[in-house]
Amino acid sequence: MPRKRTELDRDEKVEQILDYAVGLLRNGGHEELSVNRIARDLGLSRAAVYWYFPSRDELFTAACARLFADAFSGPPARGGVASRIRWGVDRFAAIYDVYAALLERAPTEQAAADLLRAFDQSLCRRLTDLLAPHVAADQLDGVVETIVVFVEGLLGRRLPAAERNRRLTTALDVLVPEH
Amino acid sequence: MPRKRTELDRDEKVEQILDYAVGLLRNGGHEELSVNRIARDLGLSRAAVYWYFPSRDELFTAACARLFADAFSGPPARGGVASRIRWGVDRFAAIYDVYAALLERAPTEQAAADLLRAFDQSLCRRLTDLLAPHVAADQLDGVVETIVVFVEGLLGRRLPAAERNRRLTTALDVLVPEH
DNA sequence: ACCTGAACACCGTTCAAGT
DNA sequence: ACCTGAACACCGTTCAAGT
Repeated sequence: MPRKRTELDRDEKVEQILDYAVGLLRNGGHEELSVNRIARDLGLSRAAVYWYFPSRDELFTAACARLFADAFSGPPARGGVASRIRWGVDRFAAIYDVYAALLERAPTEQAAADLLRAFDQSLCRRLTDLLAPHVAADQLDGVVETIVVFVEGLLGRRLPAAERNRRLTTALDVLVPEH
Repeated sequence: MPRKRTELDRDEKVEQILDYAVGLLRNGGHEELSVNRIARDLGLSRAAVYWYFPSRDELFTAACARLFADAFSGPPARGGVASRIRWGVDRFAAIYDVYAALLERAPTEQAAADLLRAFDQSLCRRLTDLLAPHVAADQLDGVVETIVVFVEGLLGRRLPAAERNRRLTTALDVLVPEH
């Protein structure tokens, strides 16, 4: 089947570009993800990349989806509520710079907005399950929403992990008094 | 006094460049602040700008200082605690994109970090004065810190003003119960 | 269908040379 | 002291031309 064969080749090439893009994202963030750089390192002409991705922004968004999916994989932390939340925050911190770059693009790029929405919902769901036994039912949604937004603000500061955890603890003491 | 005259001329030129840079920042944010653009529009060669500012980043930080100082000028809002906080958040929202760009540079640029620190302290001081009558003294610092960080997270979402205010209200209900 | 080479319109920064 | 012109090393994107 020659048609199938071609599609497979194409998928492999897309895969190769995407994988390399994720690597660049992990190292140097959004700035380092350059079409020229990918083409050079992969032995293509710059224009060839545009055969597989219509723009740098769409390639960036696709690479973000991969990165985010990987970020929260692995076994979640054990222990109390606070230490489980800290685990999630640490994972989030590792990808925050890329997340912030995506936030910046979301107003003008639908795919970016969709990915962020899905990511946010996934965070809220996990946190809701975690906090349900410790927060009054009529306050649960508000507390979850507030914590997630607070954590994003906290990560924006790019503080050292110790100071970040101090502030997180302070906030959790106020928001979830009996945990 | 020829020496004085020269310094004045220099200050005027610095002023002119800075003013124009702030204008670019107000319109298109960090992306639009380009050395080439400034040189072209002001009738200079690109290299001439570097006689007054050592790099694009330092020019950006200097322009940010101007922008932030202007942002919270004017009479503060009247009314209850919630509506005064909303006023501040709306002002903050107007400069948030620039603020986020500065946050990104703070880890590698001292001047940016200093400006952000001063800005943050000013916000915390104002909010502390506002909340002192409504929050227990031993919780005041924690609540103020949490609200400021929450607001930064909220602005990062770049939501429409109505949705932003909804979420702010939800958070304030949790954080400042009897306001 | 897939890819190249060249072009276009941009960047920030440096530096020898001019006044 | 102040400024220019040219150069360097980058960007993202488009497109006619090749296979």
